[in-house]
Amino acid sequence: MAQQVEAARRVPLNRDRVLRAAVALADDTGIESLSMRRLAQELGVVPMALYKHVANKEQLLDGMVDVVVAGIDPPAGGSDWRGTVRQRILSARQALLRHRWASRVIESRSVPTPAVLAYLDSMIGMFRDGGFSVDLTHHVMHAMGSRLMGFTQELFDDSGAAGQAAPPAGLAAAYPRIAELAGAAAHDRESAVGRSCDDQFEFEFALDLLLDGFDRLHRQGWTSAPGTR
Amino acid sequence: MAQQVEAARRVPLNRDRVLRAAVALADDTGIESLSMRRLAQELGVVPMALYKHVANKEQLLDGMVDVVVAGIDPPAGGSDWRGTVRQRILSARQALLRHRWASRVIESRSVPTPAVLAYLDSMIGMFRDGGFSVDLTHHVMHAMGSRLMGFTQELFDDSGAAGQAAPPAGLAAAYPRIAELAGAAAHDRESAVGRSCDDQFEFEFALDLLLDGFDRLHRQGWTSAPGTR
DNA sequence: ACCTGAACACCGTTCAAGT
DNA sequence: ACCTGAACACCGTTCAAGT
Repeated sequence: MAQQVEAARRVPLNRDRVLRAAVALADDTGIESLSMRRLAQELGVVPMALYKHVANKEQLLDGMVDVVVAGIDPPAGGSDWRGTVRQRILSARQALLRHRWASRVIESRSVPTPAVLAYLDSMIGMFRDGGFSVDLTHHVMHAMGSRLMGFTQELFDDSGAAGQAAPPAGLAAAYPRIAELAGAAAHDRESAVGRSCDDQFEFEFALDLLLDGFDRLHRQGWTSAPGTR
Repeated sequence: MAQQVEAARRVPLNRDRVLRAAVALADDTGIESLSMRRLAQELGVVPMALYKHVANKEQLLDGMVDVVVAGIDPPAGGSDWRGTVRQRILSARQALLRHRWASRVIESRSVPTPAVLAYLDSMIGMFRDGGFSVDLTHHVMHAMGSRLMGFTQELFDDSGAAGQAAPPAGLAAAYPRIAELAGAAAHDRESAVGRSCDDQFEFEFALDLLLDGFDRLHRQGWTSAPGTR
């Protein structure tokens, strides 16, 4: 480790090394403790040296987003739109899971980065190549980016110690419906240690539900019928 | 305004006034410029005075989330699950739109606040009362909280000056599919000034697609079939 | 010309000294 | 007992002084 730092000090700094170090630091210690000063220290460099390679912290975050998005697998040139889209989305999910801070940072950016635009562009292409109209593709893209509730995500992921499934008694009394769900979810899981929901399953459940909907609308020749809006 | 501050100074501080002022400040100046010190100043109070009412900034943010969630309309005791859910989700969307920082703050919280839990609990209740199994309800809740792509949201919302629709020429060349979509979206809009997408329409499009899917699964008596996973 | 230490204008929070 | 100023350990970034 100290050896690594030594080696790092010899290599001249460049934008790429700065970004990779920032991503690694955010992965290890959380995005909220990523500071220009700590990052510089990690690189064995004076804080001001970073400003040679990124204009400011905002641009550093933009660059970090691009590093993450670059980690998404390229589109597999499959035949059917559905399989291609599905595989790409699942790959993007993997990339975002590797960097838990990423989705929040992406959301905080005011303008999308080039890598994000390229990703969206290629995703649009998959639907268009599958015969989707511009109109339907447009709404489909919005649907995939929207979240109907601002929460839920990791609700039952009690990431505490060796997880026994039972929720605290107080909680069960105050929120009986949640307790019922959490209890059931914990029950029908064989290896109910640690986390009680299979997040991958939940994600694919939502994904397939939407893809089903897209497919149906596409086959019906759906239009948003501009006149009526 | 100065008058308001004067009046505020007379009234003794309490948790509720602190939270409301914090929400207003975040609404006005953005969440990233909300600091304990600025908030104290806004309230005509020394920074340390705030710590009588919130343990720290994290707890302040929790409290702010609860204020926002409290602004969601109570469930309308309608007959059908679909209408009730739909209306509640749309009301929640309105609450989150009134406070643009809210969804990001909610996402950053490590444990959900009581108000969020109560909201989720009541939402679960709507599906259960509509005859949904615990199993299906569980997955439905996850589906409503998930986002398939980490972005898209306000992509084409060029919040620049009096919006002419044409995207920058460079962008069109680099991301032709995006340009195509953006152009089409701008075209079929009568009042194409300012924003080119009707966000409310997009949201309801995604919402109805998912509700359709839920309805279908429910009617089919869908189960997650634990044995096969 | 490049690099960098000190400085500026901020943070959240602790703590001891004042009333 | 309550309140609060000063202080501590941080920030991001500017800028002038050093090489």
